[in-house]
Amino acid sequence: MSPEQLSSLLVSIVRDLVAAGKAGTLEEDQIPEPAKAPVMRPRDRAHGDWSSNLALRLGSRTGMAPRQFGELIADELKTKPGIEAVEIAGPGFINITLSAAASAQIIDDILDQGEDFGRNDHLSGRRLNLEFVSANPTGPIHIGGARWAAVGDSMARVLQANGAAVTREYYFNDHGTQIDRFAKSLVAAAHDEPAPVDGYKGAYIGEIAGRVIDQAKAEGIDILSLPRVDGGTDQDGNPLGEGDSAQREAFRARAVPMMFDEIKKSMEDFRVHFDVWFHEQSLYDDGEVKKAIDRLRELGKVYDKDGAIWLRTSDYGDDKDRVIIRSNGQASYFCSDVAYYWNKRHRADNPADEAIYMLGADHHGYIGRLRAICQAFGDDPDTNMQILIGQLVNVYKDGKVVKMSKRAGNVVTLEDLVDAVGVDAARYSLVRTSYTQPLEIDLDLLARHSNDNPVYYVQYASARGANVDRNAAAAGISREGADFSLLDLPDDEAVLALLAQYPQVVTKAGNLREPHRVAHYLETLAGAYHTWYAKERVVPIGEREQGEGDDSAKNPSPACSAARLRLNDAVRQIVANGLGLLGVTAPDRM
RNA sequence: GCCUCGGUAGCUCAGUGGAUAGAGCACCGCUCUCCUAAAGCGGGUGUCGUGCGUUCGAAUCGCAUCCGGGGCACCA
Repeated sequence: MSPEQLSSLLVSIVRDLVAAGKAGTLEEDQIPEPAKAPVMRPRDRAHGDWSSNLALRLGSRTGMAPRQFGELIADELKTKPGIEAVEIAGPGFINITLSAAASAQIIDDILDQGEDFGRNDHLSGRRLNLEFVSANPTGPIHIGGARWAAVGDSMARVLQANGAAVTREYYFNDHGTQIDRFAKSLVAAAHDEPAPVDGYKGAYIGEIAGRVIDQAKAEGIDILSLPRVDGGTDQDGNPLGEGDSAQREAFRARAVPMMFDEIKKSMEDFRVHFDVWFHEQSLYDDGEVKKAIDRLRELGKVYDKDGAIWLRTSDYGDDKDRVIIRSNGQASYFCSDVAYYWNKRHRADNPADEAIYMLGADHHGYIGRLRAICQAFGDDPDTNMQILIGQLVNVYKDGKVVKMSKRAGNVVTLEDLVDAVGVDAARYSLVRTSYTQPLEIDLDLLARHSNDNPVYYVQYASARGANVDRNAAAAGISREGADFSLLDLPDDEAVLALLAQYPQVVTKAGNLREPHRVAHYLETLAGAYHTWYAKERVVPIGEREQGEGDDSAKNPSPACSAARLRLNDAVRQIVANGLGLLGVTAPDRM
């Protein structure tokens, strides 16, 4: 019996008590839904297998003492199958002990549902647009971006496990001055000139410039001989505006797609799949900006002042109104945000019910503005938008913080991290802590290929489980005739209780948007499994120790071996399901 | 100044109303003729930053306060 089933049972008992007039002044509409009356695993095993605070919460509503009301519930609960004991403890906890067979029922549930076990449908029908990473295409993905890649992808997996339809989206800022600076920096590097003020200085700039030159040369174009003076035409003969030069445009036109490809490859190699690679420039090319501004004008949310167009964000708690179109006629960055939000909500193929933004702490000042955009369009910022702010990654080397800046060129890249520890360990270490917490990464530790990373502890549970399976097969252990009532040792119960909690973990991780909860759960489960493995055997130890007598832990009967083998199967399934939500593999061997 | 996220064991961190606050690392021991020792077992640590409040019950919720990170452009 699972904690969810116990919750339902308790709530139905309370309903019956109310219907029978035995619950004092408690009204039917005061009874919580089963999902809102969770059954907890007590820390202290003396308090039973599961515990409910229902009587404590409802006691005062009945007009009787919580303990007295609890006794009424307990008397009913005791009559149900699979319930071995019920006690009222402390101020009114209902402590429940299940029979071993009822606890072990979870094994069949897990094995029947396989990789679907733990999935639920409480977000079904909900279309979520999850935007993450969205690093500028002006260089490689650095370690901060790597964190959002790992967390965002796991977030998507967790939300899908809760039934949501998730679109994973990457936003390329390919329209504006960052790209201009990038192109200028490439030209400067190509001519061995110092990087421009506000330009990018990393060694990778020279490397990219070299690739651009080579690519052009392969097409018979000597890119360095193109005019560097402003104006003129680009390599396709289109006229250039003031402030642009043919050579810079040529570098931009070749380097930016290179960066797109590089970023896409980094993400795919990191097992992070994006459904949509969205280009900021397309908002302008496809008229989305105009549509959004027209709509806001209809709604009376924009106005003209000082030659610029402003959005009335101060109507919604922003400190002041924000410029959308500058007085020089150019769109502000904020303008793109406005049009992009509108696009996400109203695109023809897959409009989102909710736009989720994963932003770094350095962007948190946008929260007010983004919510204002949402409200200006008449949407509800609490249901149509969610902004998740993650703290930054601090990289340590030689005991000191490495200050990272793409422009200064001292970045630690996603590739560096993956090269050092591999995709599994990299993803796991980035996703196992809450993203609301700054993350400290010690490069010296990673360089040592250390096994300290808990990912190996969890993965080893998977490999160990597979090995038990192989050995059982070799020993001819059958899964038939399993007697789950023989799973009655303390370590059996500990593992079974954890298995039963997996659905709660998935639900909570989804509701709170906190995938790291899955990692911590897995570490706990792996710990219980390793202990179980050390104490109990699936394959009997053999004749040698027969003399020691009736040691069922080391020398199980066939019915017990079969039951333990199925428990082992169930653990492997849950470890695989959980690691799957984190995008980490569950190996058969290590 | 305003906004925002943090403050839990020596270190890195879990724990968003439950019972005696947990894990890993680090440190000291022990356990492979016994399904893989990437493991298990034992050994000890806390003013949950501080104060007040809410209630049967607070690390968790509210208020105040101290400390730290980050942010406050017609830049992106």
